[in-house]
Amino acid sequence: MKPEYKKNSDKHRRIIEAAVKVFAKNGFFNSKVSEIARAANVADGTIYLYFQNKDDILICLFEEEMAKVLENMRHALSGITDPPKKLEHFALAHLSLMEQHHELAEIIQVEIRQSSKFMKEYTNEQFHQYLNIISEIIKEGQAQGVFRQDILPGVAKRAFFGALDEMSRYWVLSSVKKYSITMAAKQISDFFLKGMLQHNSES
Amino acid sequence: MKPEYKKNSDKHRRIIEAAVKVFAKNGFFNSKVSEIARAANVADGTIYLYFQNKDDILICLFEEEMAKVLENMRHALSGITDPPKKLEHFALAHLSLMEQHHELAEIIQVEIRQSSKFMKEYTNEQFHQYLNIISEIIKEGQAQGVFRQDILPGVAKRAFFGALDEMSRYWVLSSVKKYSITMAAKQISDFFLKGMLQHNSES
Amino acid sequence: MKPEYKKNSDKHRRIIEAAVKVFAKNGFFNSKVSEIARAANVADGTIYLYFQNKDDILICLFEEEMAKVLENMRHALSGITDPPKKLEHFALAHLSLMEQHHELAEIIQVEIRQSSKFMKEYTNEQFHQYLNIISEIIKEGQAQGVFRQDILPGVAKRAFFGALDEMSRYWVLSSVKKYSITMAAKQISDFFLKGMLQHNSES
Amino acid sequence: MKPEYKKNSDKHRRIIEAAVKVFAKNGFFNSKVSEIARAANVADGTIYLYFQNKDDILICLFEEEMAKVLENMRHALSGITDPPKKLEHFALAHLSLMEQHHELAEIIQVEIRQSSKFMKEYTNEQFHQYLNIISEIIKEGQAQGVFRQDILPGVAKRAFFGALDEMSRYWVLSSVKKYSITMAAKQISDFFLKGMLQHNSES
DNA sequence: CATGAATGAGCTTTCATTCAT
DNA sequence: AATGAATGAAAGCTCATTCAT
Repeated sequence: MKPEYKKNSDKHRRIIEAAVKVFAKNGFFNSKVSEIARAANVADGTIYLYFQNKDDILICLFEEEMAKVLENMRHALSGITDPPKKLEHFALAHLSLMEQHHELAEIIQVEIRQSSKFMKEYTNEQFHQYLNIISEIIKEGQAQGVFRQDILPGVAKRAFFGALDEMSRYWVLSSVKKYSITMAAKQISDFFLKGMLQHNSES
Repeated sequence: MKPEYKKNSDKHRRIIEAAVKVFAKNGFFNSKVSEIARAANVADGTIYLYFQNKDDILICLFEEEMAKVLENMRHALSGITDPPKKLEHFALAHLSLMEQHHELAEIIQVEIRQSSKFMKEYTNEQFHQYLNIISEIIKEGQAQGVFRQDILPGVAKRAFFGALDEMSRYWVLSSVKKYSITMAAKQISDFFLKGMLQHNSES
Repeated sequence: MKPEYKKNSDKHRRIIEAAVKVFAKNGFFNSKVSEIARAANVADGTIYLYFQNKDDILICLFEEEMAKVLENMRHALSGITDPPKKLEHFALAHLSLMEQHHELAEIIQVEIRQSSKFMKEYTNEQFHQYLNIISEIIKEGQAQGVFRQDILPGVAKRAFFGALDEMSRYWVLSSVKKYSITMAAKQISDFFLKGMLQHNSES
Repeated sequence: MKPEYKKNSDKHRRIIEAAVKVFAKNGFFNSKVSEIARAANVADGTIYLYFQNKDDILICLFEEEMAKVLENMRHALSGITDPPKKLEHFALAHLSLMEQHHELAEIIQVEIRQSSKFMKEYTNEQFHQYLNIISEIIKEGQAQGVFRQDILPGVAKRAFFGALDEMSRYWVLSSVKKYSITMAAKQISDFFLKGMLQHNSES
């Protein structure tokens, strides 16, 4: 069994951070392990003291970064009790995060969903939990009677996440921001809360 | 200049179809040209009579298949005039298509957005037009006064497509279908039309 | 009535002529058979009706062109009886020919001597005869008593040819002609006739 | 930027030496990198730690070996002051070297002048210097009044080198030595010094 | 723990040659 | 005779991974 070394080691951290940059720039398959090593200021062989192989770098990267994203989101929503407000805040927090950490965003957008290795064989627990924050909000709202009972939380969570995700992909890939983060977040949460039909907007 | 041969050649078709299967199974980077050749029942070298290189196979594949998807969608919506109905039909048609052509769906989901080659450098005209079908519906609805005027069609088209896309990714990757296509399509278009709030039409 | 022009000799010649151009431009190994075919305005497959393979094109090219060179040289020397004058004329004729047919010159310079295929296994009869024109002149001169008896014609023919050959290589490769053909020919034949020492012609 | 490693590394040397053998045997284009690797007792990939590509092997080989040849020749002529004697010694030293290092000779004969890569695009500094040893001798002789003033050193250097080169090609390619090195060297330098005319040999 | 030179399997692509038309 | 689409072997080069130091 591999010694596994200390995850909190300086080198481990540096390699992950280097990998985020390198994968975001070139994509997973076009990135060379030696390039990550150089960016992390370690020897090629050192990578293999901390990670099993190249795939493992991506998996660890994803899990560790997603854990942060998850924690970040939970913290961002912690003070809010109203489910619709929560949803609105989720949208804002998600898009803000994707904007701030655009390299990570690009990897999540592009690399993670890329290979059957990572989305089929590899069960994506962190991502699952992230999506479930949304469905929990919806269930909560249904319990409180503010959301319609016929909504399937399992469908809604994906639809809502997908809407945000596609919007941030647009930002990640186009680099020109036609719409502000706050406006986009407001629009998207509005779609899901009030819909787009005219009479819905009457107050 | 490469002779380009006849695009309607039997071989061109066979190679594209083989590539759809092979790319869907292994992903672009894990697919070998020789594997596509074998699947297409042609020699390795024959591939290069019809395509410039491996990348070119993916680009052609995407353009040709997207053209079909686009045409298919336009045809599916041709009889419908009511914008909300159109949106509902778009959802259904999109999810149905993704289900029927799950290999193509997987490639669109996973490969196309994967590489800088295909989403950054390569301007994705067909995909753009596909998204614009949605924004056109919304603009039409706004003109008719059925959709709220404050909706940004450029945001809404992405949000709506993203919602559908994430849903179909779930199907593509999980293979277990918890929800029916029709139900999911209905739910998603409902979110966007009526929102999720309980008493939307009430003030 | 059929045109009845010699089809095969026409094509054969066109292919040889095309090959001269193509080999001179790219070198033998960097030349593609299809490029020769295109230059000769025939189909790829047609080449193989007239030549066994790519090597055979070079061999035939060399033999046919060398036959012409040989004939040309014999004709150029036909009117001259004085061996020293013959040598001088050989130099001039050789360099003139190389200048006029620089593509052929380049092939002789560069390709022919290039592969063991062509200079080891392949006995180069035409080239041999060409060299022997020189040794015959020398023997003739020795018989007439104008050339020193201690000269080995077998060494002298190579030395003389090599001197001319290196000079024409310089022209073939540099394209800037610092010295005129006639001056170079005069100098080189002078070296071999009178030597370079100061008072050679004094007795 | 490639690390370039230490040129004095054992491997660099071994690869060059292996390449000399392999290129001499098969010619550059018919030699496989893997064959060189095998001959050098290194892995295929190791070649690319020391050389950029196959072409680079030939270029480095030529530069390093020519540097040695150059040094060798300068050393051989160092003790001699009389220009005619120098020329005679040049001939002897050149032919001796070509005989001793016949594999290198074969490459210089055959490969170097073969490709536009090496004689057109690639300026051949070492070779130039080698030729200029000859022209320097001639200029020296002219300054001392022992060589005729009308001799163009730029023509003479090529003529003299060409004469020697053609002679050594004969040896390299034929493997049967009809004439001894010393006799050939003496003959060739005699041609250039005293010429071939009868009265020239009178002293 | 760290290194980085060495490895070699494996890939894309080319192109001389063939053969059905 | 002529064609040129198809073939498939072959080779240069890359790069994840290892292991002696």
